[in-house]
Amino acid sequence: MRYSHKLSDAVHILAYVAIYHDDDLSSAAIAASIESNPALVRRLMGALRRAELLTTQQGSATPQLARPADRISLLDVYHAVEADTPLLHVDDKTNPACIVGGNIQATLRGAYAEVQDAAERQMAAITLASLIVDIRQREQQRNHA
Amino acid sequence: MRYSHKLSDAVHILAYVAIYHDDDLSSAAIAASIESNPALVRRLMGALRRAELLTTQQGSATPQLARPADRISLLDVYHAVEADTPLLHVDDKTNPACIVGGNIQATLRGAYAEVQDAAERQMAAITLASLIVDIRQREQQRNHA
DNA sequence: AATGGTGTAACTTATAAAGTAACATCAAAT
DNA sequence: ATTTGATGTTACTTTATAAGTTACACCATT
Repeated sequence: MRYSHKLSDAVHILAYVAIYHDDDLSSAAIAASIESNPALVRRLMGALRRAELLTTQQGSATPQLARPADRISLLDVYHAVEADTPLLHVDDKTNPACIVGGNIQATLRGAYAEVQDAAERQMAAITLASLIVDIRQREQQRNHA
Repeated sequence: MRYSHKLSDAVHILAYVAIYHDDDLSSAAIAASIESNPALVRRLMGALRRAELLTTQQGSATPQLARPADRISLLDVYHAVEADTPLLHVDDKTNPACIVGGNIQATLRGAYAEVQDAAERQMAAITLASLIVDIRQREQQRNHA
């Protein structure tokens, strides 16, 4: 498969909405910033809306963050767009007639769950607000140079 | 793409070598346990050998762990087989002529590095030895029922 | 030398992500 | 009320990566 950019693009959308709240927030405008296409943006916005991170309105391009950026975590966004795709994947096609093949799936599910939990705890500690601060700081530095 | 099972299959190989050390350790035998094919097993064993986790010999099927299982971590295996594939992927095709598109790549690289570090710390805390203990315990329970 | 496995490369297939197109639906403007 | 323009969603196509397959030189043991 290709590497998924759903999380990156979803964060991009939220940051774009937060920063450009007074400008054109159409899916086409956001797609131009992502260098992607409007349908992808609308699909991701749909997932963000269902996760209650973003409010949108059909017909008019006026999406808004559903709550302040300091109360939206990277984990919230991850759950919104990658809920059913864990970071590590168990091979579920092993031979049950073998000590290893018959048990390693459950063993790895446990181990991977610990890794996933650690990653998600870190994601929970990163807010959209902090990401936006970082984006703005980098923009300052770009304009300085 | 398809979901990568490299890490799972590499752990499978190491556990198989550790548990079945007196039996047939040919790539074909291990492939049968993974329900995969010998070439995949040999490719993964090559990566494990290059990472100095496994010793193999051409011509004879006698691979061995390069060091005790309690000194091989899940992180070691991850680095061996997925070194160049981080858990989260930045979209590197965003529009630089935009505050968000021009800076979000660097911002997300930083955030994702923190997530990766948290995940890797947890992987480092999980040893092959503990996974093998878990596999054996589950086998006991299977035989009990 | 013969046998049988490894190590590795080239090619094919499968599958998930992203791109594309189409269109009903809704909101705003006139 | 009708027109306009964007959304929400689906279906289909394209692309990229993992896994499967094949082939064969190489090595070790017999």
